[in-house]
Amino acid sequence: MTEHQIGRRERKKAQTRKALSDSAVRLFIERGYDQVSLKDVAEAADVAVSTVFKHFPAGKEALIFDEDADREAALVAAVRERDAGQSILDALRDYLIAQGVERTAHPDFAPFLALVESTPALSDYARRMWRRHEASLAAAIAEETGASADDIASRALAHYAIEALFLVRGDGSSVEAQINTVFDLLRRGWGDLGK
Amino acid sequence: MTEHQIGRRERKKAQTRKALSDSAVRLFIERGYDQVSLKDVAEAADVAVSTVFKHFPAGKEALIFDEDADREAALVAAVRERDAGQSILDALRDYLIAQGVERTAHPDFAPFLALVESTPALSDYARRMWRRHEASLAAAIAEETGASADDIASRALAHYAIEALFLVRGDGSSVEAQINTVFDLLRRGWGDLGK
DNA sequence: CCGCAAAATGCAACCGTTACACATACGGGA
DNA sequence: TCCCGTATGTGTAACGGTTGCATTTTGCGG
Repeated sequence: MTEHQIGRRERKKAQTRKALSDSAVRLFIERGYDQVSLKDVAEAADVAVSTVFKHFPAGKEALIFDEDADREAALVAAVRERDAGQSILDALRDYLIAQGVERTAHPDFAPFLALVESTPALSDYARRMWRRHEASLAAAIAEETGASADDIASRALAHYAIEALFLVRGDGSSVEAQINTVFDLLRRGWGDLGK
Repeated sequence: MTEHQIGRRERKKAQTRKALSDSAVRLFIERGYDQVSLKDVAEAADVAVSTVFKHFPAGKEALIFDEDADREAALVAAVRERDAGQSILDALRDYLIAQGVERTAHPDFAPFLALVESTPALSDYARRMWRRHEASLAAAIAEETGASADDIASRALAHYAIEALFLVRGDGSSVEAQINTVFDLLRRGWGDLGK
């Protein structure tokens, strides 16, 4: 059996991938997303354009969203492995607040967030990334509450909870306060769910 | 003063536009959205590819969404000119139910709806069309309730109400019943709004 | 050292989109 | 009626994103 010792090979692969992602983020922030071509990114990372698609088959937008891997697992886990006595809704709220705060905490992320929010192609892509996991979350909620798999209340909660992340705006109160406000409203409707 | 008598000119323009839209719908349903190129549509309508962009600068997806014109006005009007004594939320619900039922009523629309729902590019586009009016709706709600223009509860309601349209699924109960279920949940949180 | 497979390359082609210069046909005023 | 301005349509060239493929390079294991 082949032990997965990481050799020069996989190291270089990860290295190339990181060079591409870093170059893309830097160039996008510098010149703006639409003003940077894949050729530019490839040259900045000193690889061929074809290589970009080998590493990021999802396309140009995916270049700067590297951490999508286990979002779905974490999302479902937040519901399934919530503290005893905590409602599904509160577990989701805490998870989403943690997600939202995590970004605004590191001040290095500010230009990155500004880039994503000011580029429709990127914010739409981010939305799609989250929505891809919506069905799994809805299924988890439905199962936890004993509802049928396509229960519309479960699907609505899954959708509305995730979309809460995109409702927060920089102006006004903090991320945590805004998410709390939304979930306070949601709780009145869905409060019964999950104990 | 030039009375806007419709002459041969505008008639031919509308004719070309309709030929394009009809050809697109037919071809997309026949072969699938991704298997039809703009060249195919242009040839089916017997025009040049350039002409397609003269009529539909928004691009390929817009070819089959011709009725976007006054959606925003209708949406805002549903809130602003609601019956006395009716809450904002109920007015929105009634409007959205009417929208949802209108489509499923005509059985001719069935393949069209199936096309949109089975093509990510199209359902995303439909979503974006609605979301484009979300800010106006949120502003109207905020003004009606006396909240500040960027009130997050108003923005959340505007967003969640519109998204209710995309939560309904063909299986299970009727469109009306599903939207009612969602709005019954929302009403517990936002019921105070708008009297 | 050799050969296999992964990684990277270069190339060609397609599609959606934009820009532009050109043709055509309609409409309104002289 | 004629003519001119202009809305509409055409053709072409170019660009960027994307895919496929044939080829070369490179690390890995025997």
